[in-house]
Amino acid sequence: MEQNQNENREKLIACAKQEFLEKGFAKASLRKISGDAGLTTGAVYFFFHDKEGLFGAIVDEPLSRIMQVLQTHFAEDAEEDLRSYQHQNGDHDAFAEQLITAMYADYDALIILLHHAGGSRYEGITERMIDMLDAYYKQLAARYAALFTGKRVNRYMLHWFSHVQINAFVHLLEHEPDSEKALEKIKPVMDCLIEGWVKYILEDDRPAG
Amino acid sequence: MEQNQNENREKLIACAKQEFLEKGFAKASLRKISGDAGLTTGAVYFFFHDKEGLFGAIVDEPLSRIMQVLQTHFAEDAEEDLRSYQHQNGDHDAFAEQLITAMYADYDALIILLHHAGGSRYEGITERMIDMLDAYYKQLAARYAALFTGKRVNRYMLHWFSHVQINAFVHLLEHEPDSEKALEKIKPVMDCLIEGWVKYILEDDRPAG
Amino acid sequence: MEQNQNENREKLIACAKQEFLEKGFAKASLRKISGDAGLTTGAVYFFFHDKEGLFGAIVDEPLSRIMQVLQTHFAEDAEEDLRSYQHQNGDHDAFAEQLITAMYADYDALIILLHHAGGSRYEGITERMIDMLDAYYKQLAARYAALFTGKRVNRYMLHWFSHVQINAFVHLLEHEPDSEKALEKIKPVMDCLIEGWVKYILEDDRPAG
Amino acid sequence: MEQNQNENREKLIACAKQEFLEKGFAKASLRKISGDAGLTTGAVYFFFHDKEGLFGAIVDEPLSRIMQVLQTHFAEDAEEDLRSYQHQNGDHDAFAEQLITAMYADYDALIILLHHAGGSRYEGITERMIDMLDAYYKQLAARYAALFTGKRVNRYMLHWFSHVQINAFVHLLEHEPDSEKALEKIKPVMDCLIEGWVKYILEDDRPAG
DNA sequence: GATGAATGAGTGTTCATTCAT
DNA sequence: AATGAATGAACACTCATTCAT
Repeated sequence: MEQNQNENREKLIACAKQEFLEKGFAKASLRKISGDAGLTTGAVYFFFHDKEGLFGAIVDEPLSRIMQVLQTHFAEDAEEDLRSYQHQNGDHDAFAEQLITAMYADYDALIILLHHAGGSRYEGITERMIDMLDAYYKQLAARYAALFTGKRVNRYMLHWFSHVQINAFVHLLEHEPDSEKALEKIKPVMDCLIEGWVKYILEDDRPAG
Repeated sequence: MEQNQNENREKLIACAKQEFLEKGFAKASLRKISGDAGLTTGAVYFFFHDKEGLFGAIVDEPLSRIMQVLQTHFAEDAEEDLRSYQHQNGDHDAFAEQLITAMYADYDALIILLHHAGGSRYEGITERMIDMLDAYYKQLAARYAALFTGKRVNRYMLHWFSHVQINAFVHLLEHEPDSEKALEKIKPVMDCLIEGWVKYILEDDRPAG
Repeated sequence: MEQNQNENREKLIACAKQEFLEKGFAKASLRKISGDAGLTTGAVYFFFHDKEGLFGAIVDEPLSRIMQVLQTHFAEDAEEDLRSYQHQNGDHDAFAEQLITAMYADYDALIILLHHAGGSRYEGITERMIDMLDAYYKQLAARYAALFTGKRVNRYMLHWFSHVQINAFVHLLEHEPDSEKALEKIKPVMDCLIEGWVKYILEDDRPAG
Repeated sequence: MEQNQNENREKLIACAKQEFLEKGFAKASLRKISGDAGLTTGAVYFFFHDKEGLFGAIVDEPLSRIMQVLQTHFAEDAEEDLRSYQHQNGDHDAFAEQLITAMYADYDALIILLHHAGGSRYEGITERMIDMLDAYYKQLAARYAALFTGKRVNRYMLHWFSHVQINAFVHLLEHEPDSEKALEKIKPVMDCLIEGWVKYILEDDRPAG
């Protein structure tokens, strides 16, 4: 009865998505989920071991798809010519497109991961992504600063740009459910951020007060 | 024993801050809070009527201080000369300073309000602030667009800027506990945002695809 | 400040009547009562010692007024000529009038006593009255039975008549708030009951199955 | 272990009957009930969903048995020849027998329903039955009044007879636990009530003062 | 004469989890 | 593969009552 097994597994996942969207991880009720699926809580424990396992079954794949895109981007980008950073629109566009594709592949799951993970092990995932981006930018910015004398990296601005960049995509996801329109909308945002990054990431190299 | 009365009330508030910071509104336990304060749950109900009342006792004053600053800012700003918007640094600095002062007056309370209000009536307060700012920017941007022909407001960018601006302060609060340093750090952020706003808030007035 | 004392005492009693009427003794809240009176629970304890004391302050006087009427009636009636029991309308009318006057002197209090005493020491007061009446009728019926041969008292009917008679007045109180109209309405009820009593209180004196 | 399942369910119901009899619905403690049954409160929620569900499990079936008898009686009786109403003893006896059978099928449950339902959705069930009977008698009495000139229905007496009739059975249940003896005891009561109804339900058709 | 503070025991209810079957 | 039964700990909240002041 392989079909039946998967059917019930999928039914549980579908109902769980609904419930997690409505109540968030912590307040979601396994009884409600399994009841909606025509099953009992025991079924959840059979398929997913526990509540977090069920959450992971929804959220793990979308998450790793995104992590993949980010890491690939970091690897490629490392070799860029920084003097023309801002003008390599093609690269940035390709990155944005890949990220958006990854994000919109399972829309609900990503909304759940980013906004309804409170209480689960995935809580704070956005911050962890920001930290990854921050680490990458730190090294990029160091190379950038080396091109100028009398300039140094503004650590706070660096982190803030990572924050804003990640959240630009999160914000997009929330406000534009259609992935093609999302791609259009993110363009000026990306342009604005790149321009800002280039201009504001460095500060005069005077001793801090 | 007036002292004693206030002592216990304040003790409850102090322990509640701790608990709300750790667990958030929804998962915070009144028994833990009152136990930590050396009292019983009944004491909470005597002083604050219920869980939300206790939360409000922590969070209401900081919140209204901030609302005050925002509304004052909106009122003043309405008369600005838009042609020199970007260069009126004094105004923006004053606004930032007032806002930061308001925000840092009760640091923990604001962190709780912004990040640990889930389940309370204050949930989504950041979004409500963004909507306020968005409404204000909408009208400002309309006046701005009227100065140019062939340009119109990009609604998405407008909302995104509101989002980023509010979150710039939230981000600051999270990452810089010292209010004076916070004021230094927010400056380039504000500059960057104003420059971006002026440049990216309008788009070419072609019919949308 | 004697005036003030009594004022507050009366205010408490008035608010307590309201609350007992709405919720009954058990579910009534002293906090609600004293709050409505502009006082605190402590005031209740000062004036009435405890919740039952407050209830008693409302209910004791009306109760003893009624007890008085009943006992007087029992005493007088003991000497009646049973052969003309049914036709002494004047006596029955006078009794009904006295009882109704006593009952309607503090309408709300009596409603509370009879219908909202659950949980208090007064719970089952109606049954206690019925038992009093039953005891009286028992002796009356014995004398009545002695007038006939081959007849004996039907104990069950005897008790049932006591029950119905008491409840006739309770029913009246519930359904007719005006004491004059009540007196009119009770007349045919009394006639019917007396007629029934005379006819059904005795049964043939055969050994019971 | 089907036995075990039902065993615990039945044990809960048995202990609940005890507790409801002693304390009434409102003051009964689920913890006491489940404790007495050797279980935890959760078991109550598994079997009965909530406190009212447990109460309903005890009381619903007896109640509907009685409602059935009443409604059947109303339907049949509607065609009676009113001129001989009083003398159709067979009909009244059959009705009384059916009602008593229904009432005594689950003695404790009915006592609980009639006397210990305060706070539950069944509170006031006796009054609702009286109103049903009253509605039925209203139409019966109208047909009866049409047989006489110069007579009209006394609304108060009509309602009072409904009240007394229903309470005759309630009283019986309270005072006679044996159903066969109950049937004997109710007979003179029924006779008395029918005789009274016929004689006192109409009054002279003079304008009311 | 009355308050304000606080208690302690209690309430119904919810939940993730376990486990024999 | 999944159920049905049951747990145990937790929860917010209510209440009559006490008592120093």
